[in-house]
Amino acid sequence: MTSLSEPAERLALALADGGMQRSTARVLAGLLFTDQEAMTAGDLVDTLGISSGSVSTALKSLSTVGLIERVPAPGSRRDHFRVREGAWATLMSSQNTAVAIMRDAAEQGIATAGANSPAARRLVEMRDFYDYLWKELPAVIERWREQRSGS
Amino acid sequence: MTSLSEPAERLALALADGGMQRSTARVLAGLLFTDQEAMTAGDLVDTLGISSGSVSTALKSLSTVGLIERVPAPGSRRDHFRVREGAWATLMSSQNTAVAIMRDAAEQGIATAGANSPAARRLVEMRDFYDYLWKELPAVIERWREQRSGS
DNA sequence: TCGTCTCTTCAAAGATTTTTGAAGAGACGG
DNA sequence: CCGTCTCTTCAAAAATCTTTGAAGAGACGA
Repeated sequence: MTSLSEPAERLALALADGGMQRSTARVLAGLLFTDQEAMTAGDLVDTLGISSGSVSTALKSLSTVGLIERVPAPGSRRDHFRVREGAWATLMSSQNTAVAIMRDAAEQGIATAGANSPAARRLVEMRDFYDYLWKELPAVIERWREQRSGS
Repeated sequence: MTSLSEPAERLALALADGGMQRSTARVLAGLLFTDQEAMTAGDLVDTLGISSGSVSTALKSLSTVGLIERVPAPGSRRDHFRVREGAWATLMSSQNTAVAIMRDAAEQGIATAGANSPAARRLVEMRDFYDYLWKELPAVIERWREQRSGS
């Protein structure tokens, strides 16, 4: 049983702070920092020292959000996984949902608050900000993708 | 004891999903959606139905990160609080710290990984992405501030 | 200075989330 | 089809995080 490097554990902590489950974050960090091309669930159990159940749950959730992918492994019964290209842009994009929720909450508050009330003033500022982000963030990521493929 | 509106509670949930403590999120939502100019700790206890201890902790942490401010209230012993102008931009900016942590974790991983190893390739992509965000996000917020003051 | 009102702190209780481990489903080669 | 190996699921246990409530510190007016 090997174990995760210091920077890998630190990354996992940061991801967990951002709301990702701890085991899920450690699995992602494990897949990122390994020197193998891909890892199996068993590899991860050994590396991380967690149960196979946790690894299974983590792999499923990372696959669902598109951060990792199952990789063909001819001649092996076990599934091999690796971090997908562009995973970080994907992770960032998923934040857009949060932005939309904020904007919509503000929008609905405005509908309820009396015009010119203090609440309305605050909520309009909030709505405008998140509406701005809602338009800008995808553009930021798009520029990244262009820059990356262009160079 | 009044209670928080539906959109306010939804907003609190969204903030909690993003990592903010639940009571803290509800306090912020309360301050945002109230029709008063400012609220006291007692107001919040009544509105939210939580203990004074929780309110105190929440107010302190929101003040620390710059989302709310204490407001002068002549003739009252109680402290009055309100959401600060530009709070949302502040909240967004604090995400920059998370971006830096990600970039640095990648950087350190690169230093450890063998050149041309699979790990190094993945980590360089990650480092470049977060380095890009590290530069771009402050610019996005700056453009918002300009646009807002300019109109 | 005293009395009162408000705010803060923190240990214990409570709630929630996460992990485990074992049972069983699934898949594949023989 | 059978046996084996792997993966998934889920209830119970463990760990963690949050809230409470009460004690006490602080501040202010009289």
